[in-house]
Amino acid sequence: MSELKIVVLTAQERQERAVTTGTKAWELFADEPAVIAARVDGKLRDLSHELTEGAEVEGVLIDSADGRDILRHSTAHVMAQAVQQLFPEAKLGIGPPVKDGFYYDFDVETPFVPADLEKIESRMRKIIKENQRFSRRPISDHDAIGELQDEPYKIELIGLKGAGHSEDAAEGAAVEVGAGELTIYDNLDRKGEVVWKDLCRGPHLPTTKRIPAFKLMRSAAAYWRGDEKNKQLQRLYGTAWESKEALEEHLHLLEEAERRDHRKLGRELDLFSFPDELGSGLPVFHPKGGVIKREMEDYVRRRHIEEGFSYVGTPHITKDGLFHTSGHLPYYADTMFPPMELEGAKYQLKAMNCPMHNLIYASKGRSYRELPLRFFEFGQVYRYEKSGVVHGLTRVRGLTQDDSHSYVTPEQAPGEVKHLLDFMLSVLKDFGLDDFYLELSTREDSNKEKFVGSDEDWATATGVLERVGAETGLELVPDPGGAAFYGPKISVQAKDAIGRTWQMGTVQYDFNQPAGFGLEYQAADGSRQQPVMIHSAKFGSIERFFGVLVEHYAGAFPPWLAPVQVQAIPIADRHEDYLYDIAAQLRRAGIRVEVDDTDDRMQKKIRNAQLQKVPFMIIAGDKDLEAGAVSFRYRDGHQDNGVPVEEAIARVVAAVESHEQV
RNA sequence: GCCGCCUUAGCUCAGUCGGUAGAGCAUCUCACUCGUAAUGAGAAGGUCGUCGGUUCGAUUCCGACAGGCGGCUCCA
Repeated sequence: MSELKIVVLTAQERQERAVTTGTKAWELFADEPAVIAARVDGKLRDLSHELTEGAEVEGVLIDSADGRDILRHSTAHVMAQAVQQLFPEAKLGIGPPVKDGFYYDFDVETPFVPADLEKIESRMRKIIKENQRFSRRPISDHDAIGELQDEPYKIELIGLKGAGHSEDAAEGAAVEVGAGELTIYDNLDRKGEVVWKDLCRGPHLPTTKRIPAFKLMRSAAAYWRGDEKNKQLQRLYGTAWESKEALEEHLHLLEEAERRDHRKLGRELDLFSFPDELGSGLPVFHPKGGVIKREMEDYVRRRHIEEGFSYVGTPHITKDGLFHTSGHLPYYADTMFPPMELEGAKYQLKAMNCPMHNLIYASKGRSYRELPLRFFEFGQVYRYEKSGVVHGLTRVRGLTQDDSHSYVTPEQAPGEVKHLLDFMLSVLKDFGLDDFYLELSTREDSNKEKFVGSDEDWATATGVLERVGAETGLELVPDPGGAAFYGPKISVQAKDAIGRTWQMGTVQYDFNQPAGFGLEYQAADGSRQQPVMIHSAKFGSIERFFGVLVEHYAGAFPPWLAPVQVQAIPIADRHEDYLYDIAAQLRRAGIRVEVDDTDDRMQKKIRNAQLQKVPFMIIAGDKDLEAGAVSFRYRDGHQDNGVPVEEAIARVVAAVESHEQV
C-alpha cells in the first residue's frame, strides 16, 4: 500500500504527516469527538472524505460556526425524514441552516399544528437513536431527476442549477444543489440499508447520533423560492446545538428577549398603546412614554442645530402632484394611503418628507454660498404597510422621521456624507448603542426598471457612499437591490444589549429629485447648477428607535431618559413633608420626581418603584430626618444610606447630565 | 397582502361537552403608619372583539370582518 503526504492544520500548527492511500479524514481525528467534519484544501468535507496527495486537512469542531451549520443542516435532514415518515405525502422544499437554527419547507395538504411538532420531534429522537449514517453519493443531473421523480421541488432546483441559476434559485438553495456535481445523501440504518435520502450538497455529520441537542421551534408558511407569486409551503423551524447546555443557553436568550419585548414593557411601564379604535400600526404615547419621546426629540433637535441644520416644518397632507414630481408615485403608490378627492384635486397623506423640503429649497433663488444647505424636521409620515408586517413600534403605519436633507454641490457630497455618518454614530452612542456595522444598499443591475437614473449617476453615488462608508472603519455589508428608487443608501445596523441587530438611521444619495424638482443654485461663475441632495434620518423613525431603546435597556432607562427619575418614599406619613421639600428642590434642578404618598406600606412602595424601574429611590425616615439626609436605593437593590440632601440632589443631577446609566 | 394560531374585567389568565361567567393584580372605600420587592377587610368592574348564521336558547358551533401573535414577502 502506497503512502500519501498530507498536512494537518490546527489553530496552532501545521503538521506534515504520511498516511496510507485510502485514508479517510475521520482517521486523523478519531480521538477528537468534537470534530464532525473536515476542511480539506479550504473546502468543507464529510469525515468520510478520502484524502489525496498533498491535501491540507483541518478538523471542523461542532461548536464552530461551520460546525454548527453542519449540525443544523443534518438536523434539518432528520426532521425532513421524520416528517416524511409521519406525512408520506409531504414534498420536500429547501432545508438550510440559518442563524441559530435551521428550517425545512414542505408541501403538505394541511398545515402543521403544534401537536404535529411534538410528534415530529419524538420521531426525530427515534431517528437519532437509530444512529443512521449520512452517506454521500455523487450523481448526474439526469440520474438525479430520475431518482427524485416524487420530489418536484428538488427537480425544479436541479433544472435551475442546470440553467446556471443555482445561486438565485432561492435563499438557501445552494445547500441543496450548490454548483458543480450533484450529490445525494443516503441515510443508512445499522444494516446499511437506505431508509431515506435527500438531494444535498453536504457535508453532514457522520451519523444522526452526533446531534447532541435540538428542539423544534415553530411552524409557519413561506413562499416557495421566496417569491410571493409562488405557492406557500409549510416551514418548520428548529434549532440544534453542540450540547444540552448550549441549547439551554439559547432558549434562555429567547426568554430574555421576550422579557425585553417593547410591546410588553410598553404596557407594563405605561409608555404607549395601540388603541384598536385608531387602527393597526398607529401608536399613542402615554405621559411616561411622552417624556422619553420628548427627551429624544429635544436631544436630537439640539444636535441637528449644532450640526448646522435649520429646523423646518411641513404639513401631513399634500396634493398628489408633488409625489408625481418627486417620482414617488409610480414606485411607491402601494405603500401610500389612497388619495382623497377634494375640490377636484387628489390629496394624499405624506409618506416621505423630502418633496416638501425640496419646495422650501425652491422657494427662492439659491447661491453656492448657501451650500451645504441643511433642513431638518420631525416629519410625521403615513405608510400603508401591509397588514401582516405591522409590528409594535418597530413597524408602524404612522411614524415620525428625524429627517434631514442636505443640499450640496457635487464636490461637497462626500464631505457631507461623512459629516452625516459621523453625526449619526455619535447620536447612537449618546443613547448607549455602541456596536454597529453599516449596510450599503445598491441598485440591482438585473432589475434596473425599479430604479431611476443613468448608470453613470448610480456609479458616482454608489462610489461616494462606498468610499466614505469604508473610511468609518466599520464593517460595510453589501445589500444589492436594497437601494431606494432614487439612489443608493447606507444604513446603520446597531447591536443591542443582547446582541440583536436593528436597522437604525440611513444616509441616501439622491441625484434624481433635484432634477425632478428643477432645483438649482447659482455657481461662482454665474452658471446655474443642480445640487445633490442627501437624505438622512439619524434615529430612522422615532417610534422604532423608541422601541429599540426599550428593548436595549429592558425598560430600565438611564436617568436622563427615565420618565420618573426619582421616586421619593417616606417610611411613614410623618416623613412626607420632608420629602415634599426635597422633591421641590429636585424639580427646581429639572429632575422628574414623585413622592409616593399613597397609603401603601413602605415595602409596597419600594416594590412598585422597582417594578416601574425608577433609577433612584430616595427613602427617608426618622434617622434621615435627624441627619438631614436621605437613603438611596438603586434598581439593583443596593443601598446608600445617610446621604446629605445637598449631596443627594447633586448626585441625581450629575447622573442625568452625564447621560450615564446607574 | 399570504399561511397558521389567538381575542373572556384596566392587566395576567381560569371557565362554560350550547342554558348570558370567575381568580389574582390594578382601581375605589375603611382600618393600619410600618426602615428597603406585595398589611387586612370590603366594594365596584364584563351585551365573553364586532356583525351575521344555525338553534327554543350562542360567550361556547359556523361564516365574514376587525385587532393581535408567529412566519413569508416587504421595510424607517
